[in-house]
Amino acid sequence: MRLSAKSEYGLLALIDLAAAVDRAPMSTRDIATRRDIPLAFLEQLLATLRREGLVTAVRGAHGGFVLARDAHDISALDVVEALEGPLSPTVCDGQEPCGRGGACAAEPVWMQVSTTLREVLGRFDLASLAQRQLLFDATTGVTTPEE
Amino acid sequence: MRLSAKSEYGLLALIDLAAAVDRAPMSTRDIATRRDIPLAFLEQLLATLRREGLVTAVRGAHGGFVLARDAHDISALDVVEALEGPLSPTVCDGQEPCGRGGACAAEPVWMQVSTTLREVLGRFDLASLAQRQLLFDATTGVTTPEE
DNA sequence: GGTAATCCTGACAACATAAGTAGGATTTAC
DNA sequence: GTAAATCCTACTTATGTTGTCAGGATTACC
Repeated sequence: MRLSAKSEYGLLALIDLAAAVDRAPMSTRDIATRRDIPLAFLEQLLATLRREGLVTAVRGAHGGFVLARDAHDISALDVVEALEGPLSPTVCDGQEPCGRGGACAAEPVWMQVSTTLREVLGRFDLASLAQRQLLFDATTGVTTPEE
Repeated sequence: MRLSAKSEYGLLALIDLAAAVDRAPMSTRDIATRRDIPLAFLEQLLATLRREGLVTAVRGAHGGFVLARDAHDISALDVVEALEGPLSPTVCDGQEPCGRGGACAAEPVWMQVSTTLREVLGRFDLASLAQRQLLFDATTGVTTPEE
């Protein structure tokens, strides 16, 4: 039961964007070097996040990415689902017919997992995560995103 | 974010074992045909569940598998972890050092997911799931496991 | 003892996904 | 025009998933 590195990288990247209080576009290279993420890979992730409507791209020199919505209105669930697709733990979790004619005793287990997962991820928003990140960066001497 | 079919099949199989009130060993073939699971694949799953101490095997003719413990004492979490290994949603969920020196703003997200997942799966025990299965089988005319 | 049922083990294969890499095309600030 | 940046597509290497297959070991029953 794993999420892929895409979610991990993507969430870190969006946290950085949320921490950029000056609202200037932040380049992929910036984020990649600061958070130690392979540049070309991160480019792909941000491209899909753009297609999913979570960030907007600013092309050309001094371009980069900006959050498409307020940081309070983007949850970790939004990020994960944008990158991983709909998160169903198994085939049989109530999202689609199970193939067992509804007489599947295991179904409530997977359904509960599914909804709880969504609920937990939905509790975290980028604004509060960014605040936490700024604190960390200040104490560890990392060049903070808003500079 | 998916569990593999192993968990789905394995849980269904153990529910059947838990529903066998007469405590006679149930063959892999029985379960495979009743729940529509590929036989050879299910054999492998039950073999690992045996190695993990969840079931005991009875070899030879009229052999099969029996739950190793009382059905109340085996949770869906036990089954899933036995088949999938420890379930950490990402590298960075507090199980092992994150590589970011503890200054990872995303960590609480993955930690919360991890613990909640375990908590939810731990709530379901085989005894109650088996009871539900018996009800379903009775109404849909499936030959119930205890016959 | 023979036979059939059953578990046990290991190898193999087809397919999908993960985690990148590489290279070029396009846009824009200067 | 040039450099900095996004954008897009394809390729690659490794691993995991979902099985299948062949045979061997063990046991109940006649």
